[in-house]
Amino acid sequence: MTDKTAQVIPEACCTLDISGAEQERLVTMFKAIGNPIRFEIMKFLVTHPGCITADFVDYLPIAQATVSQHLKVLRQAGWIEGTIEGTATSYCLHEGNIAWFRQRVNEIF
Amino acid sequence: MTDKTAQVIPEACCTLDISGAEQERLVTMFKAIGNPIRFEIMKFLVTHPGCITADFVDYLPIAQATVSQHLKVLRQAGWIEGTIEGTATSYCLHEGNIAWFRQRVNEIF
DNA sequence: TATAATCATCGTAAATTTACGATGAAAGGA
DNA sequence: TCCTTTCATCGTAAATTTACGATGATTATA
Repeated sequence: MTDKTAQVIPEACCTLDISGAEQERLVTMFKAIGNPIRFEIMKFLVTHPGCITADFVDYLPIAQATVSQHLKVLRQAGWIEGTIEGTATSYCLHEGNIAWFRQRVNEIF
Repeated sequence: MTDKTAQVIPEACCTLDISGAEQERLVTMFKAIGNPIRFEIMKFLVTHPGCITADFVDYLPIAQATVSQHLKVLRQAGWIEGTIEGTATSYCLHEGNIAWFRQRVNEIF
């Protein structure tokens, strides 16, 4: 009689070198960019480096408070960096983190 | 007197070749994988190709109904494919879509 | 045919995300 | 100094996501 409780999971064909805090960081980046508005912000920033919050507000169909909230999510996920310039905040891509992200995606998939 | 309403958005430094349905598809893929459980499912599938729903249920700390729901999200986003085999459903990565995803990420960022 | 195994879907509760107006802080200009 | 611009944060309402048990469909097995 075969033991029905003995699971036979297909054996691992390889290992995957990501876990813990690094994995969390990657998932956070995926989640942050997995929103239509935030993806649009990233697109705009790629083509308009150095623009300020007000530029996004003019460009996007949502309120200033909401834009600010989305920028915060992208900042905390490590996609972008903000620099205070007078009363404005100028944004640019966080090239280091983005390079890391690209590298991880290419490694894993 | 300068016109305060004339916005001076930093000029576009380049163009970005993604929009419309293709962009939606990409954002959907980002969103799907931007969840800790679903990322874990993808990791497990990379190292255990061809495993079935029950394998994920054994591996993950969540109920079968929830696993099934997450698998559906990944399927609809195009990350994975399911094949019915008897009473089981065997899953594997959707290599074509993943290759497309990787290519787009490398192009855009 | 009856029973067991596997899985998707339904309905729903709880948690999280998204969006907004209001507010106040900080810096520049009149 | 007073006013304006710019922006982040707070509180909150609405929408969406996540998780679960229950159920039923399908296939294999005794």
